[in-house]
Amino acid sequence: MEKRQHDGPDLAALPNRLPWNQLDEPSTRGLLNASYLATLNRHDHIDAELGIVRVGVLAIERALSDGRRVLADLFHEGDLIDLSQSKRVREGQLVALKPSEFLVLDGVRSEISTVGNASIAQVIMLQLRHHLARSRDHAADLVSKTPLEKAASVLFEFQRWPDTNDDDRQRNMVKIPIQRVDIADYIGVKPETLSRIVRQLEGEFLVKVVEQDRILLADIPSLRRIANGGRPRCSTKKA
Amino acid sequence: MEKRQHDGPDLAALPNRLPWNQLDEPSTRGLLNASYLATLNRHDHIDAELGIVRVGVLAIERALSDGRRVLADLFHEGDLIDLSQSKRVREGQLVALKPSEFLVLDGVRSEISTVGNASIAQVIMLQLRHHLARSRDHAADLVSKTPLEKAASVLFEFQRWPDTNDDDRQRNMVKIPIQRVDIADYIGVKPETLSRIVRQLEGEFLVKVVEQDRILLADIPSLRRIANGGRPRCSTKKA
DNA sequence: CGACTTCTTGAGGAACGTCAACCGCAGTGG
DNA sequence: CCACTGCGGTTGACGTTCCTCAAGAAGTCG
Repeated sequence: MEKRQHDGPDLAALPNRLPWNQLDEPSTRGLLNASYLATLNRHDHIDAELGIVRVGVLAIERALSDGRRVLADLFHEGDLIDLSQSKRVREGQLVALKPSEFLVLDGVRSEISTVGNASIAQVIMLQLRHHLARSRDHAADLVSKTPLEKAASVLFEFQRWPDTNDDDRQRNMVKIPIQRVDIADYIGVKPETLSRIVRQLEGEFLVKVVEQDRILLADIPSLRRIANGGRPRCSTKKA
Repeated sequence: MEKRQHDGPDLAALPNRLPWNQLDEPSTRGLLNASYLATLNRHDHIDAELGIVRVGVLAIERALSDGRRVLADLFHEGDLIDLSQSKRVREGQLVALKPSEFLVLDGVRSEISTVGNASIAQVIMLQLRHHLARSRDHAADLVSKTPLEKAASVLFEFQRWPDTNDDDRQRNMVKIPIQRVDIADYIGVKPETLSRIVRQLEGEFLVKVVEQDRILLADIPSLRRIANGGRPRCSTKKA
């Protein structure tokens, strides 16, 4: 892992997307002054409490004592990551799932609490609420859905990621930003099961795997229905 | 559901606990002025974006299309509930799990965004971060743990709730604040399975069910080990 | 006492995790 | 050029687990 200290204002250092490109210049400089950029490869861990994903994908990774691996949350380009209230031991570590750049903001924690910079505080508050909603959504996905339903759900989640470009999005093509094994650890199934699920979806002509990391949603209404709980376990009772 | 409008400052209306009793009087009055108190019974829904639990237990409830019920998050006395960024949770509702009082703050949303009241914004930000960490924790619990591990984990979660009084906490007694069926919907198992799990834990002398809603943690180290992933599925390979 | 709710117990089967082997591909080195 | 290796992903066989369904206990209220 390579650290690069910012010694001056470098406006290009914030992701060029909402909400970061809406900040006024003083706020931007305030953020960047006490920050540094970390360049990460897959499986690199980074010890930070606060930061912004510039490129790539990060995740909160937890290892259970028997070796099972869990991805509690995923972060894409532009996401603010805030682990400040997370007891380190229980929460796990921040890990890169692919080559990434992470802007560490640990130094500006104080700057945010002070009322001086209201626009920054507002942006951060918005991100917090957004991620809270997403995390609850994810929890709801995990609670009682079948692997098939979880898989359909995560497809729609990836569709909303910035990795899917607009052209593809219009064609209902979804860019899969992470590896199968990571998806599996994120939705709580084994890679083998996930593989079988994808084949099943293909067999029912609901999706089409164009490339390894690009999937066409062929029948969105049916997929939506499945993602929303339309494929419970089979009852033993004959219908 | 009964609504009561506050027509004047009523300092007793905020929960008498951290962080609410730390607010200065102007902030408190600012919160209360545009708020109203909702009195709820079990299964009562309430349509609100922002509020504080005064007494009781609320939850974010989502119903899957086939009738499965999911509790995505639990809230106890003193918790701030913020659903402002929840789009998909639109299908999820706030529901009371027992007779409760909920202080609805929808009216003060604007007051918080404005920088005028920094202390309120700070308190809310802290609550957001706290709940975000909890929600990720819960997600990690749900991803790949066995029902036994989930049950052990949720016991420790309830131990941290204010419902467990200090006397009991010292004796490793945990107050179970909600019904079995709600716990089951929260950790994603069937009530039948949960019942069997509890009996199993009792059989191994790890817990003792003193009353229906009070459980003694008899062997905390072992329970901690289980909650942290010490009871994976059995391998088919002979040890 | 019945009517209701909540929780428990029991039996049976589908599902998903476990393990093992295989495939395709990329990089490496002889 | 081909063997070798490593990695990510897939396929297949098998067995435990936990869901499903149904019925019984236990507690509460009229």
